[in-house]
Amino acid sequence: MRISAKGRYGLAAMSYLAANYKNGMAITVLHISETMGISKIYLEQVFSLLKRAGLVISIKGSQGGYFLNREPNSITAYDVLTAIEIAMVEKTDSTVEEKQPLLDKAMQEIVFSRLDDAVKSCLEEITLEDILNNVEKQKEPDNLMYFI
Amino acid sequence: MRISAKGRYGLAAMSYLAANYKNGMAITVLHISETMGISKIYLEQVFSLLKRAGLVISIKGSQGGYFLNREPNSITAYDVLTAIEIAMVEKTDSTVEEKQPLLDKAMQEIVFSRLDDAVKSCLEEITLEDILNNVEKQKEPDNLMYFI
DNA sequence: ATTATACCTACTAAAGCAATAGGTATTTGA
DNA sequence: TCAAATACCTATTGCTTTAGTAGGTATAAT
Repeated sequence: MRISAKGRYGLAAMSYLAANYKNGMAITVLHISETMGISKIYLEQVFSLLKRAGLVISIKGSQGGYFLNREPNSITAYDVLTAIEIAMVEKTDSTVEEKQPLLDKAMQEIVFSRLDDAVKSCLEEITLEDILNNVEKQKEPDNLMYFI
Repeated sequence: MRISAKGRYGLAAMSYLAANYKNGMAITVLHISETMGISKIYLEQVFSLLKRAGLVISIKGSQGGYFLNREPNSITAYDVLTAIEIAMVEKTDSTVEEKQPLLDKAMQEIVFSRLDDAVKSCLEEITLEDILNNVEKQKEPDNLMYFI
């Protein structure tokens, strides 16, 4: 059970767009790929998914690029990751289903559905803004830690 | 992000052992593989992992087999799945880490650590007994649904 | 001694993931 | 109007993981 590189790249790229949300400039894939050290061509594919999900807006042509379609505090980690991964907790079609349908159904209901819900509600409570805030917090050397 | 077939097989097999926990008989891999419709040789590998994790006890030789090492209500879905999958929320080593260490750290702390915790606490609350109870519930056609 | 089992290591095939390649379409600006 | 910069598209390659197979050895019961 893992978050793919694509998922990480997507989150990182969206965070970067979020950090530049206010100045209203379009950010290019090339720029992000260089800043992050990610392959440009691969990152393009990630943006294709983000766009399809309506999370970003694109401008073609010279001086074009991407920006967020919504405010950073209204885009969640769940939004980003579901745009990129096929599903959060994915089904493998199990052989068990055929011979032990009751058990298979029980596992689905008691384990996998609940897991799916837990993952969803966890990730839905995390916004791009939360990520940025943490980055800023790390930048301050004179933070609350001093008082402990 | 998916639960592998191995994970499902493991949960199903452990549930089967749980269902036969009281009669104290050793259950063979062959028996489970036939009951569930799973490849025997593959299921053996699953049991190897379950044994390594101390979740089952084995008896070699003729009339041998497996049984649970603890009571069904004290073995959780988390126990079983972590015994089989490498980790619940697995890290991919990201390129982002090198060029954007603060962002990478923020993502880890704000997203992935929390996700890991959420998955863990969800699965830790589910026992084999819970799964069996649901199977039994499905068997009763005269259940509480009638009163709704 | 035979049979039934756990247990072990190596191998194969298929699927999914990460990354690359080589374009076309569109917009800006010189 | 042309060149540059960009998004956007499809196909391909190589790698890693997963699912499943093969062929054994060790051990215990009958």
